[in-house]
Amino acid sequence: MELVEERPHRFRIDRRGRMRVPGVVFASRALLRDAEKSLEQVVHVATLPGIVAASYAMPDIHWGYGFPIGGVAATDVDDGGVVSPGGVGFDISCGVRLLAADVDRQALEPALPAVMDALDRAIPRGAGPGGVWRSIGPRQLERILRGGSQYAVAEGYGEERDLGRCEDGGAVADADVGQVSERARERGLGQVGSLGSGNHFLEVQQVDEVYDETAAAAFGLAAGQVCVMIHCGSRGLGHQTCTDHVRVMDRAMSRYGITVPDRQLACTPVESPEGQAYLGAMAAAANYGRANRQLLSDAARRIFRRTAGARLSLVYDVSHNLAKIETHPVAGVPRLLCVHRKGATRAFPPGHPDLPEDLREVGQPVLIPGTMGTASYVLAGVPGGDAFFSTCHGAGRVMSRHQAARAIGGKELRTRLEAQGIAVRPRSLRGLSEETPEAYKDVGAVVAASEGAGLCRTVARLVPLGVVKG
DNA sequence: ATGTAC
Repeated sequence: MELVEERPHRFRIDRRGRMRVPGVVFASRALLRDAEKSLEQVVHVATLPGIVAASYAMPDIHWGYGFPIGGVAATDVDDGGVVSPGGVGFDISCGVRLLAADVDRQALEPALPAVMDALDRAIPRGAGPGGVWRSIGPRQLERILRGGSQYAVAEGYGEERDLGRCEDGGAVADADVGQVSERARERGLGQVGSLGSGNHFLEVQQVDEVYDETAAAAFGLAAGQVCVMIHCGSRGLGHQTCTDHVRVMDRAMSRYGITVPDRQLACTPVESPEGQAYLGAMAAAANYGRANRQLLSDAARRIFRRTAGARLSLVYDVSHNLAKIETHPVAGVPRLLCVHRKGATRAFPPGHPDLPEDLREVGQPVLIPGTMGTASYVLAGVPGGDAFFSTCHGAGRVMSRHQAARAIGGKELRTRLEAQGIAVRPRSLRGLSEETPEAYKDVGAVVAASEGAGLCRTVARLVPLGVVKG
């Protein structure tokens, strides 16, 4: 793949063949080692009907279903632009939430083992069923699909203030629950308020370093402060929703005269019945993911209050797998776009009207979950707005699960992490070894490249004190 | 990511 370096951390893939727009890759050469397959996916995405500006890739790009993970693609709704479930990913509205405690590490230290033990008991996780709300009925599920975090807060699982600190105020509008299949609902019923597995986690962290005092203060963060980070998604319900709508679009595509270089890019026009059905179902699944994070936050809050006498306030909740209808200038003219962000985080700049007033001056908090046992980051949106105000979402895998499990045993890894002063509460030792830090890219390099590319600025680095894993 | 396969 020929990459033209336009400036540091920005490479261009020139148009050729059926590409409608160029590819733009924000990265360093080092981060792009072994990225050939995912760069080919960037080229595939550039052929989609209605795509505008460029097919973008973030520094944490890696191979995904059809679209690369770490990809951003916007299509023009009024010009036959398409929506594609593969551009969102299977884990619809997977994302991150950060809560800040009113204690620092030293104050928490004596209570930390008890906090970790309580979290170990209270946080449902791992593959399969289990959740904070494990025995709900179909009507309550529909309320979750419509209301997301708003519904969880209304039921007493949170504070009114939380909703202002959630992307979309805690719920994506226009959820169409009728487009969520019976099978997806069945899978979702028993998993409301659960972490899942893989790289999902709940961590107790401390602010290790602050790079931007003004932004950190606005976000309610200071050096030494204890935080809780939650990384999870929409579980089996989101997965099933993606599966269902990929199948529908795969069959419908030819009726719209659409051909794609890879079947996994199945798509139909945003304004087609299939496109609208997917967006309605996607919004519902996204709300399931939002409620999920709200319920887990509430469980963590209760434990911190009871066990450590500490209060947790929400810094922000942001998704990194979602398509949204947004207005952005294209060649200087405002256009209605369907912005797919898959493994990419929205990062509104300072002054953006959709930000809560107390964050408007500094920009949107962007939460980057690190690999277990390494650092996580808090970033902020910046003026400029490249890639439709998007930035990275985390570290990409470099080792398969199998390779990782072969590289280190779960017991050995647990001992190593505990020796580093990180309390570990895994559900399974096999799952733990699959998530060993060596299996991932260096999240610090990803964040540095994102800042170098002008997509965001680094506000703070967080390091884990305790890890709850699936 | 995912009842790690329909």
